[in-house]
Amino acid sequence: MARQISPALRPHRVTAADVARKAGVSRSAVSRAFTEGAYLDKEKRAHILQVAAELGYRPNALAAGLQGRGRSNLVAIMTGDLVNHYDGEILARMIRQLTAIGKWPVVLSAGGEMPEADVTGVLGFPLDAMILRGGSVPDDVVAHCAKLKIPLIVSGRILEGPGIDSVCCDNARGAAMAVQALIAKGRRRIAYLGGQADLTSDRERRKGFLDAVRAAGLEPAAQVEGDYSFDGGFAAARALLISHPEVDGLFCANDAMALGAQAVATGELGRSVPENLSIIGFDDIAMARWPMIALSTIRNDMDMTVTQIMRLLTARLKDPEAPSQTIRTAPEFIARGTH
Amino acid sequence: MARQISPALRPHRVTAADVARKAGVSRSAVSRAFTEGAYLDKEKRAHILQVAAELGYRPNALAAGLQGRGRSNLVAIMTGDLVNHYDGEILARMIRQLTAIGKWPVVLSAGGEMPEADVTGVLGFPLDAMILRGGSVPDDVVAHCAKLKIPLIVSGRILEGPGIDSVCCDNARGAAMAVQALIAKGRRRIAYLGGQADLTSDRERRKGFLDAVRAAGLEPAAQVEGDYSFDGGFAAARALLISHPEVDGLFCANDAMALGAQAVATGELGRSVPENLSIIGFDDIAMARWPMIALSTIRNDMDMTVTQIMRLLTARLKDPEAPSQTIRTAPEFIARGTH
DNA sequence: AAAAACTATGCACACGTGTTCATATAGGCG
DNA sequence: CGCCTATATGAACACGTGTGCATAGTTTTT
Repeated sequence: MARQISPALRPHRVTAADVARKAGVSRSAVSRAFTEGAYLDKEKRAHILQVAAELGYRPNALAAGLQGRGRSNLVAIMTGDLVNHYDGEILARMIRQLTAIGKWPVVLSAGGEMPEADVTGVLGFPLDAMILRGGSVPDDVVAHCAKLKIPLIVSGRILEGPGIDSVCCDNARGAAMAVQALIAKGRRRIAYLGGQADLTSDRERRKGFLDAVRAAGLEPAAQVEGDYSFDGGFAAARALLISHPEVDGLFCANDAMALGAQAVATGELGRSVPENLSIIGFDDIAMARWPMIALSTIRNDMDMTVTQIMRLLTARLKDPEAPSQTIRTAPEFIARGTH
Repeated sequence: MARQISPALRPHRVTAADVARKAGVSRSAVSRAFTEGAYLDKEKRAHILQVAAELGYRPNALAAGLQGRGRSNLVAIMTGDLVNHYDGEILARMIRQLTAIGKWPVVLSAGGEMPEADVTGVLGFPLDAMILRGGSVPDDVVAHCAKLKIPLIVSGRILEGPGIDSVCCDNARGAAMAVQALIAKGRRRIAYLGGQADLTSDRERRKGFLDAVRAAGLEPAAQVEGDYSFDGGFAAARALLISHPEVDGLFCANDAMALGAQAVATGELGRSVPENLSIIGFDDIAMARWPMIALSTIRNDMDMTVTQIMRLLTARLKDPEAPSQTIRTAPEFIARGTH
């Protein structure tokens, strides 16, 4: 009559006590059997592990994360829209690297219509860290992380603050590389097709573009704001090339927009690339090297970026009080067929 | 002298007891303040919530999930390679839907070289459910879920068993639609470019292809096995079109391979699409409708699929003992420019 | 007015683990 | 033998929460 509360509904996940009972040992011994380097008789450990396997037992990660050194092994990743291929490809790499070191990624998408209250709810978990990938970072998330002392790794922009580390491409230099490549091809009427103007990445790439153009003794032929998507690039490039038909070189702030620009230019507008118009993108997504696409672009190295993110993450976990670090990764010009 | 164990290292996340102390109430009251519909004086609740906000308190989800009705609000998603755009786009939708109902997605990638031990480790968490998206499903994961009574939602293939629900496109019918569209265009030498032959999706699409071809009184001109990737489709189509140059219609088991096939056919092999060769894909990824691509394909409706996954998930959580369900979603032929 | 129903609140327990503490046993060395 | 150290092991505690239970106060019904 002790525990009558619906024993059927509660599946009763196998617990360490169950294993201890069946193996004829104390519960402590079971816990030690799963703890590397704990004092425990060799044969006893083997026996316990075998019984555990039979029963299908594994330590409850919730209970384990609740106490001890406060390590839940959960890492939240807030990423942009995955239809943006760059974010998707980099996310895949992060997931792989995180699971490899025993961390479990809780993935949230910041893009689209997502009420802020929902997304901060993940902070109910005592996260080991949070990774902000991509442009728009909700301010309240940053504030909450600071208050809860949750380490923050930011990629795609630079963020200042204690316990915050950043890794970001040298956007200005990448943009300058693109401008120089266009000029080397004889282009003189060069335009900029940007992303959302409130994003750091767009601001830096725009500034790098302008500085490089003027350093060459030219003036930018035009500037337009897009939204980093194929459709947005399509529409913005259409408007730009109609109002400024003299443009002969187009630097796009990411590859998706570059592809949209190429589509509308070679299609509806009857331009030919690269004879008539040079296009250079940014990021070097997997698609850019497909033969039918062959997009000239600035590589924003994904492997390098993820490697640096992981390096910053492990360092931060080892010493939460260490000073903040900011890493700038080097861009690289990839010459293909559109410039 | 009571708790001298490095108070600096332990950040001491704000706890309900802290809030209770500062607000001058019992700890139970704090817990009730965050519990909808619990008996608690209205003003008292408001006061507690304000103090909690000042201190930056939020209930620890680990402790909450540990007891009570065993709901951790964690849902694991095992997905294929995200470079496969279909998986990426559907993942984005699932993340959005899950967070909307208060579930947190732990995302794992089954593709690539991932030691199995690592990936089953997520079962250490008492997951509310696990979603298997895409083809290859590690057998041991299924076995562990069954033993731990973790509900399983499978998409992209059908899986039988108690507590397992499936949602999958009617692959055979989709393949038949493609064949009929090719025949309607006058194609008679039709070939199949498949995915990995051990995947259910490939087997069903292949069978649907063969049945439809033979129902039309024809014989398949060729069959090749690819790997559902652009590069794989590129290589396989190259070999196929060289050894069988008479092929005039090509049905590809997914869009990525169709694009690879189109690239090699119109490029290196000098074929023209669709004049000389018709190509039809499967899935209808976002890229397929880009003007420069305009891929004719069989739509494997993503919104419908995710809607059904969520429906099955919520139903299963409501009644874990309910009989298994299997949903077949309807394919749809999308006529564009490659057939 | 009595009974019944509802609201409010604190105490204590349970969730399942890792780990400290105390104690016991075995082994090496003078 | 006596001492010290290394190994082995169980009891007890702490992690932070939700909730059942008991009690007390308040309103509604009979």
